[in-house]
Amino acid sequence: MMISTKGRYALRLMVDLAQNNSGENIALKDIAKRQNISIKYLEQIITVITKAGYVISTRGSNGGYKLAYSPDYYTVGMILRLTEGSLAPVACLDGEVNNCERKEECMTLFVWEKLYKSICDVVDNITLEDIINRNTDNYII
Amino acid sequence: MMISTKGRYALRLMVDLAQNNSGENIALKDIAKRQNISIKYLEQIITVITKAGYVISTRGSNGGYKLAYSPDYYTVGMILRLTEGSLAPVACLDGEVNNCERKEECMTLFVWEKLYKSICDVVDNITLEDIINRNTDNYII
DNA sequence: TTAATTCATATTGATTTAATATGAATTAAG
DNA sequence: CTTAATTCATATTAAATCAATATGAATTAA
Repeated sequence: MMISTKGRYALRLMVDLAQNNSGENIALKDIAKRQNISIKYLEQIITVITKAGYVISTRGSNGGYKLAYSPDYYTVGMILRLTEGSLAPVACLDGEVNNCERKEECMTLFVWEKLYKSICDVVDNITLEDIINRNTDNYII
Repeated sequence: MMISTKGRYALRLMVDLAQNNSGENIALKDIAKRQNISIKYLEQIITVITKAGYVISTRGSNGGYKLAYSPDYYTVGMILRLTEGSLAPVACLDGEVNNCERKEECMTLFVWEKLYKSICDVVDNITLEDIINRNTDNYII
């Protein structure tokens, strides 16, 4: 599979926060319970999200998390890139990591570029708000 | 990465066969040399492709492979599905493998469905012929 | 008979995945 | 001032997957 549990769980986590976006702290324990995901695994995932500034964390009793911005700020792409790393379908496409020598002569590169573009077109055009509003028409098929 | 070397090599292998589609047998050794891929790894890959009937193999001296159909018959999707297995971005989407109980209530499922559809739209609309003709305009962006 | 090829199966080392484990630091409430 | 509830930090692990490599049998043209 292309998207691992990390990315899938991260998205569900963020959707859960968006759905409970009252301004109050949401304990990870509650999210874990609602989403039926291991809390310890969620802790790992939300650490990255917190460090990116996407959520605000409060420690101690009555602590928890809340969104740093409104749900329409976050695209699926932002969340997936953060947790999955690059969304490029092949390593050839993220230049920093891999600098393929065959790039110039490669007959298949444009296929991957087109695929990459189409992936980005989807994930960068769906926001958390679209998801909680079940808005499936935001992107023209 | 979403597409492994197996899928990438398979596509290059098939493109190579399409480019050398003279009716003569092409030895895997030569493809390996041209594409700079381990021949032993290519053997594994082409076994699957041969069994699917996509190429015709001839054993023995002067043996080799050739396309079973003309280059416009093969889509990128056909080749990738064969070698990569499903192209679904998340396991939730191939029903046989995974039958998620949360399907009904899952807020994020439509995101993956949309992504899947967009992936298929790309790979199912590029043929080997498009690739060897460097036809990048076959699919409307 | 030989050399060149495909076909078949097993093995391997490295990496990634999907967690689990342990415990420290922080804070509100009583 | 203590306790309970939380986040934060780091390490470990078992299983799976990836990307090959290894060994050798079967086939066939010359």
